[in-house]
Amino acid sequence: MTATYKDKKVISIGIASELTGLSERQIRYYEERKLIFPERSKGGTRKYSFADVERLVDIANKMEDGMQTFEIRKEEMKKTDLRDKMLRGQLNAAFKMRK
Amino acid sequence: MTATYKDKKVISIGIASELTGLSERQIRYYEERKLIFPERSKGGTRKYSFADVERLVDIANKMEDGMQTFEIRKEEMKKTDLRDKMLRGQLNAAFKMRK
DNA sequence: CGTGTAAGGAATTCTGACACG
DNA sequence: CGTGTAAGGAATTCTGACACG
Repeated sequence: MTATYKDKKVISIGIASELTGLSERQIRYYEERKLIFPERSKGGTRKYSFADVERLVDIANKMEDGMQTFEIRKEEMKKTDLRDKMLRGQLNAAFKMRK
Repeated sequence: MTATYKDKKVISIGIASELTGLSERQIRYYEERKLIFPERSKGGTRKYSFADVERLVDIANKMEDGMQTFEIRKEEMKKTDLRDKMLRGQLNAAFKMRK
């Protein structure tokens, strides 16, 4: 829950490339396809977190399995969607109890 | 014990500067005075870990307290020295038991 | 679709030095 | 001693485009 080192966006694309084994081109492309969301410095350079790096490795594995970028994105949307529904359910239940 | 994100040298000096509030000049100077030991990329750019960043904050505090760089280094040497002695003691005890 | 690459430019970092105190 | 700064150069990163398939 507490944002630790894992979520701090401090890694440049060159380092991210080294850590993941992906080319910078690939990493930028996955961003273009909305799979990864680095922050930017004032100057415009990308900054990733360790969580992002893990996500990139995950993406790389799925790509190797022949999955396409839009499928990976859909998979992510499904998860977010599920979380939303569950949260809404929780809120709803809490509401009813209040009455 | 297990090297986690905290010890990976992945942070450039600009980011380290932002995280610590120290100037790049100060950070490089503390390295010159053997207080901090970043890694280098092939091209020669410095790379710090989160542990390094914490260490820098620690150094900054001590500097604010009026401590000088050589005092901070000595303090560090004392700790290392103590650890060495304790380790040697442990080994020695183990040796005796073996006999 | 996913990725490599050459191109030109901008942001980032490096070192050694001078300055102040 | 500790830090700021201007200087010149090198490493890093950025974008948009062409290529291949």
